[in-house]
Amino acid sequence: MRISANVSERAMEPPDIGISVVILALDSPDTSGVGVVGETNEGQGKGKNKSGARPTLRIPLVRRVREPFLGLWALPGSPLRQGMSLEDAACDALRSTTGFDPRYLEQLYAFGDPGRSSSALPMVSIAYWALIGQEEASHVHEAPNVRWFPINDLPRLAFDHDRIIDYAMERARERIGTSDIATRLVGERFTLSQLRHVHEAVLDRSLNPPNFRRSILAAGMIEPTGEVLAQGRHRPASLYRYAAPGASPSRHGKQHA
Amino acid sequence: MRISANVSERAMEPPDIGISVVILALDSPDTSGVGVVGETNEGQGKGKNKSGARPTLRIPLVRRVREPFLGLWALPGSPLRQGMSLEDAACDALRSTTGFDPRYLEQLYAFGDPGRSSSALPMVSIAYWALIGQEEASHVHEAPNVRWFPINDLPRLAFDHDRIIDYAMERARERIGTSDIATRLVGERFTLSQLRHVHEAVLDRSLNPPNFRRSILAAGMIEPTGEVLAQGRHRPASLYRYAAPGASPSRHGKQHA
DNA sequence: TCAAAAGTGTTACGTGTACACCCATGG
DNA sequence: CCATGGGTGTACACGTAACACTTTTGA
Repeated sequence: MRISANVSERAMEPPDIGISVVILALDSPDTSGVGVVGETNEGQGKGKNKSGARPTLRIPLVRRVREPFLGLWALPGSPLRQGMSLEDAACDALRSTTGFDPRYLEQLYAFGDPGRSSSALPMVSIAYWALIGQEEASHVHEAPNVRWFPINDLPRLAFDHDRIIDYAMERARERIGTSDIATRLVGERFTLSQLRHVHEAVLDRSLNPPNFRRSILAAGMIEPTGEVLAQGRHRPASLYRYAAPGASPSRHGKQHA
Repeated sequence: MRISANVSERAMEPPDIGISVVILALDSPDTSGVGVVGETNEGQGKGKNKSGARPTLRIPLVRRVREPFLGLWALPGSPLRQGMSLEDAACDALRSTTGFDPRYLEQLYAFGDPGRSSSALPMVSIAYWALIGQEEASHVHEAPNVRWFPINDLPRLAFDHDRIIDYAMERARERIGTSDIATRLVGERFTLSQLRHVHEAVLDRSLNPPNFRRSILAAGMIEPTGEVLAQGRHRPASLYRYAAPGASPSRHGKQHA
């Protein structure tokens, strides 16, 4: 907050400042079935890991076309210009990389060690993380020098971007228990299984289906649409939607009778 | 992370960037052993509020000597110059305001809305919060244009610094359950009552003494020194110290026998 | 009729909280 | 002796995890 500095004399240039964004989206294993990128169908252990159709998280990276770290992959970014808010710059980077607007956007951390980039150029980078909806994500056509990678199989990254991604995943795991970020990743309507698969993808562990059902319904953030979705040779699942906060009529215990 | 920007052409000046620090310290009611200050024993409801000598948190503010917000109080700050890490700049601001080094320092958030300062100068401010030990804090002699305020009785603040302080307190309340920040505020050796008073000051509520004792000891972060401290006409209290992580011999359940 | 996922019910367990009670000390 | 805070024991509420069990569908 610069208590005493003369702006007119720029004897000491301030460091350059930019935005980096960790963008997360689900790959779409079953929606609109067709053009799913990377159909390796890894693992498929039948009983233990009962993630029958657990989607995986993917993240878009940009190949660097100049030094430093030429040729390596980096987080999408944008310089910060006057008159832009930090969120504006993060959205810019997101749109120019993916073509979409974020369903969720939150600041992560400001990275500023002078030695973090191998070159000498001083740089402060303010990192954000963002979520893209599944519908949008299913329509990505990869631009040159942009590629979507599964979160568990990343290439070598420029700068300290691997650290930033780790931090973003940590934050996502913190948030998914109390926020509605899972509903930002799936579509507007979803079964509890689909929602659970999202939680499992973020947490990278299996969840007990009955307990997940109870806890997620008790949170009161979602409500049934009345529709059902038949997905296989088993009982069809009810569809749910995100319930706008404060507008849920079916709460438990607050209404007097 | 500025993917494509020509540093040599500075057609668009990047915004100015600075550091703000929320510095917290305990006022020292009883250190230097003898005369326990503030023996008012307020309330003295026998069982209810037994916060006999709860210390209060204090924060140093700097009076602004120029526009905008001339005359109001603001967080200590520092511009960020080349070659400095963000932590360096935060420490600089802390030292130049208080004369001490921090016992704890953590980044809070980067504030960057262009309209947040009432003037038009664009500014990104990276906020930190820091803790000062009780011994150091007891030796402060207030510098001109610097004053320590109790956290619950702050003056009108410049910029959005009230928001930043709220955010710092929120973060402190999050951390005090899992981190050792309470031991950074008190001296090297302390009784469980003193440590509990710190927790109560941060959380702004009373804690049950027996339960606090059990939970804090179960966490394994502190260990008894073997000494006791007589503080009044009652049973003396054991003194404890911070236990270096991994070096605590008296854990429960991990050693085989 | 059978496999598989949807959905319900119940129990076990750890954690936090409240509170009764004993201990040690100075006045 | 007694008020006061240090320190121990214990019971209860509550949220989470685990798992047995029923329901509903397609093959």
